[in-house]
Amino acid sequence: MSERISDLQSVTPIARRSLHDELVARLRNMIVEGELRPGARLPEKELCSQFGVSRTPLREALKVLASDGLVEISPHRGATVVQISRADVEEMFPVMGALEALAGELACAKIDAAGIAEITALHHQMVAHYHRKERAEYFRLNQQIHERILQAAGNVTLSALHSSLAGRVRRARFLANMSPPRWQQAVEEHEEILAALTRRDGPRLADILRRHLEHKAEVVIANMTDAEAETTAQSAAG
Amino acid sequence: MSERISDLQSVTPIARRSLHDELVARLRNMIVEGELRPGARLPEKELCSQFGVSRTPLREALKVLASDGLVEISPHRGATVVQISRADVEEMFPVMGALEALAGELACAKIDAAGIAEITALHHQMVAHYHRKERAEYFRLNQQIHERILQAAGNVTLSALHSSLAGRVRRARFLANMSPPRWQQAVEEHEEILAALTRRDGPRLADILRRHLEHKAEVVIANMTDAEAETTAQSAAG
DNA sequence: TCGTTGCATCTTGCATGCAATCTCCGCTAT
DNA sequence: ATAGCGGAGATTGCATGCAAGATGCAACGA
Repeated sequence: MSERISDLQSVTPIARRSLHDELVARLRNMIVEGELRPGARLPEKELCSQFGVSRTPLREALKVLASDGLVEISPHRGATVVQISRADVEEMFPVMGALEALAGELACAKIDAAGIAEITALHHQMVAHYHRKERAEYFRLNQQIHERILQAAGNVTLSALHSSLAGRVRRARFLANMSPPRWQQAVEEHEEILAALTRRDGPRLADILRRHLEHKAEVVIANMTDAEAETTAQSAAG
Repeated sequence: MSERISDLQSVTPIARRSLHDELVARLRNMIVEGELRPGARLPEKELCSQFGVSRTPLREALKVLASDGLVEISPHRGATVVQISRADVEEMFPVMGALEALAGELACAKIDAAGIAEITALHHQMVAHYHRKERAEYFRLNQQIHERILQAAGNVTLSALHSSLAGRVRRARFLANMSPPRWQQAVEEHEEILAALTRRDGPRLADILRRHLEHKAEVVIANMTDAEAETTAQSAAG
C-alpha cells in the first residue's frame, strides 16, 4: 500500500467555519472585550447589516450566547447583553476558585519541566510589568499564566467551564483599578503559586489558588461598588 | 408610593416558552434519559415532522445543545448525539467533585434546620429503597439529595454548571450495574454526608463529597469497560 | 475483481417572507 | 394634569425556498 495521506504532517483538516460559528466567536469577543456594553440591546436587523449576513445565522448565534450566559433573550423583545451584578460576581469567583484549585492539583501531577519553565518565564515577564506599573501588560500575562495552569491540568471539560466563567467575569473590567497594596499582594501570591507548582505540591497550590481567587473577588467587588456609587452620583447630578 | 408588584411573592413572570426553548428542553431530556442514543443521527427533517415544527426553531435548538456539549454538529453533515468516552467520564467526575465539594461548604454555611430536615427525609427514603434493592428509586432519591445540596449552596452559577455536567454524565447510565459492596459503600458515604451536613462541618462535607464522586467515577468507569467488552464480544460473535 | 471517478439525490446552510407581538406615540376621559 | 387606551410602526418568531456541499451508487478502467 502507498503512503497514507494521514501520515503527512502538514495535511490537517481545513477549518471551515459556518457563519453562525463565526458570529458566535465575534459576538462573544465583542461582549467579553467590552465593545458591547452590559445592557446594550442587540437588534437583529442592525447586527445583520453590520455583519453582512441574514437573520437566520445571527439568531442561531444569539441563542448559543444566551445559553452561555452572555446575552439574555426575552420573547418578542429581543436580545440584550446581560448585566453583571455584584451578586453574580460574588457567586462566580468561588466557583472559579474551586475550578482553578482542581486545575492546580491536576497540573502538579501532570506538568513536565518544560511546562514549568514556560510558566516561570511568563511569571517573570509579569513581575517585570508589575515593577514598571504596566497594568494592561500585567493583566495579559496574569491571564496567560492562569490559562496555562488550566491547560497543564489536561482536562478539557475543566478548561471549558473555566473559560466560560472567565469570559463572563472579564466583562467586569474593574480590575484595572487595583490598589497598590492589593497589587503587591497579588504578585506575592503569584510567587507562591509558582513555588508550589515547581515543588509539585498539589494541595498547597490548590489552596493558594483558592485564596488568590478570593482576593481577586474582593478587589473586583470593591471596584464595582465604587463604580456604582459613581454612576449613582452622576445620575443624581444629571 | 404604592406597593410594588415585584414585592409580591406570588407574582412571577408568566413562563412563555418559545418553540426553540421547548425544543431545547425536550431534546435535552431525550438525550439525557437515553431515548436518543449516543451516536444517533439527528436529521432535521425527521425531527421536524416528529415535533411538528419547522426547521428554523429546531436548528436553533440544536445549536444550543451543541454548545452545551450534548450534540455535535458537522457542517453539511448534520447533528449527532455525542459519544461519551471513558476518557470523558474520567475528566468530568473530578470536576463534578470540585463543584459538589464547594457546594457542600457553602451549603453548610447557609442551610437552615428545615433544609437539613428535608435532606434527612430524602436520605432515609433512599436508604429504605437501598434495603429493598429498588435501584431505580434509590438513584432517583440519590440524585435528589445531591441536587438539594447544590440548591442549599444558593449559588445559581454553581448549580448551572453542575447540572450541565450531571446531564452529560447521566447519559452513561451504567450506574445501574453497581455491585453490592460498592452500593453499600455509597450508602455509608451518604450517611457521612448527612452527618457532616447536620454538624455543618463544611470542610469535612467537601472532603466526603469529593471522595464520594471519586468512587462514583470508579463504578461508572468499571461498568463502561464491561459494557465495551460486551459490545466487542457481541460484534465479534455476530 | 478491485479501486476510482462522475453523477443523482438528499441534507444542510442561509436568505427571505409573513404573521404575531411589543413599543411608542398621541388621544381621551376623569 | 395624569392615567388609561388604541393604533401605527417596528421587531421578533417561525415557515419556506434556493443553493452549496455531502453521500451513495453505478459505470468505467486497470
